[in-house]
Amino acid sequence: METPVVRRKRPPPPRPPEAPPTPAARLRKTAVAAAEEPRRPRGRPRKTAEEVDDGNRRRKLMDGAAKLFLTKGFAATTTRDIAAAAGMHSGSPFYHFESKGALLHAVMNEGMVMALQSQQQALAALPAGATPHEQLRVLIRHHFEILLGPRSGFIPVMLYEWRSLTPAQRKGIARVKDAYEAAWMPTLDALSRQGALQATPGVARLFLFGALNWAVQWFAPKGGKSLDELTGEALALFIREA
Amino acid sequence: METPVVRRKRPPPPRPPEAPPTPAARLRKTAVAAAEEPRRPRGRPRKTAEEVDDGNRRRKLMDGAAKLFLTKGFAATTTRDIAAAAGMHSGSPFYHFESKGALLHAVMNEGMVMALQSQQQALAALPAGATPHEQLRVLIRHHFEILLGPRSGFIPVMLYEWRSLTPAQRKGIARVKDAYEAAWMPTLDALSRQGALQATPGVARLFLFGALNWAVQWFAPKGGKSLDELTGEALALFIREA
DNA sequence: ATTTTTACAAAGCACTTGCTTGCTAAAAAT
DNA sequence: ATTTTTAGCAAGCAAGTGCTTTGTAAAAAT
Repeated sequence: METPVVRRKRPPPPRPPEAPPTPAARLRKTAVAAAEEPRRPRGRPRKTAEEVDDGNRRRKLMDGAAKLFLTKGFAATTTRDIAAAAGMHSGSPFYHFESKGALLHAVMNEGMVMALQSQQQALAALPAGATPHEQLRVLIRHHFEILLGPRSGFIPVMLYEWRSLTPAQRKGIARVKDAYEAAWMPTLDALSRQGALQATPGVARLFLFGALNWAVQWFAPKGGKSLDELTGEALALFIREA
Repeated sequence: METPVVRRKRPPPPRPPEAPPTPAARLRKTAVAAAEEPRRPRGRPRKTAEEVDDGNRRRKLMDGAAKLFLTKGFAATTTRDIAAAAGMHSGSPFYHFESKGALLHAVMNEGMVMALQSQQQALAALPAGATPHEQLRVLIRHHFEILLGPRSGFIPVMLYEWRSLTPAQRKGIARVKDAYEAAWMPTLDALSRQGALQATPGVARLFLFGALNWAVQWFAPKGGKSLDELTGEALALFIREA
């Protein structure tokens, strides 16, 4: 009788303690004695960390993860969910990211760096003699674009998953976040001096960010207001006309 | 040779399908054919669902859970954490609550009901001829008390764990939440009519709640401002003097 | 005194979780 | 042609998860 060879009992794999052959394992040894390679290897040279799989599957993982983190939360999102969203199998994301937490950090960091860049571009595009009122309009409008626009998703994750970061990760992202928020202060200071903003600028910024950020909870792009209208209402509410 | 009897193979427990003897199981059968008991029992009569362990360990579980949900998030909080916070063992919370999700719902519901009650008391304590401006001051001050005061913890959980509720749970709490928010509308409408609020009242309420709620992220009671000062700054920022 | 309920403790079960391991096939350098 | 890296699959492991089950001592009714 020819047994169909179901082979339920897997042979115990005699794990020999070799050097880690997986490229994923390389991620884990970052900056640990990474300066010793005198001989020139023959084959395909390794890419730098920045160009590894650039704009390819790694990005797809981050996009899917951001969406999942936003809707279900970081802790409630499984790495299997993330893999499935990118069309991969359960273990494959760990080739691109060292851990689930590293993926969260990458999402937040990428989002903040992009947001800071586009914010500074928006400010630079302002005419030379722009009033503080006009500066604030640009800042708010840009912030809504980041929060609610079609290219969004990364910043809202940051707002609501700060606690899921390790202290070290927090510190790194806080630097970018502080730069983003600091860019508002000259404008708010100027508005305060001319009496258009009736609160301590520091506290006003906190209230302002709270009000704007909360929009991710209620704003419905379909049928509702446009981002321009929303910007106008926020300005009218917070700022007194000159 | 006397074998040390490690007994790895556990004997399959022949689960006889009896009636559930645990009182916890009773929680699961709520309103399922609960109207048939013609004979009068002898022993201690069961308490109603409302007075079960009132103000005792059940409350301690809710307090500890609220704190944990707030600091770690719902999904990242284990039922063992909750039990330990109440000084119990791992399975004991399930005597008081049907599930972890039911505990979250209880925390939110309790918090919202209490907040709504105290809000209405605060409004009722206003003098008869109070101006809309004075009404808003009371509403904001009370809201800060709920958010940041010593008796807080329940409402912030609600703000950031809405997605962890089932749709049915959401609907129940939304009713109380809507009542809480609706109480602001007459005041905001009046302020809008007299020109002190420069935005559609509905949108103004959303911005306002966002600004106030965000304070749980940054307000530090130690050394910082008092809740009265905070209320004053919020009023100054949003409301134009008559 | 008896019965019944309360409020847990102790132990564990079935399942899920993040992550690892071993492998393969194509791509890209030499 | 050979070598090495890239990108991923297939399978699984150890730890942790929500929750269940059984037992039990005290309290409260009869």
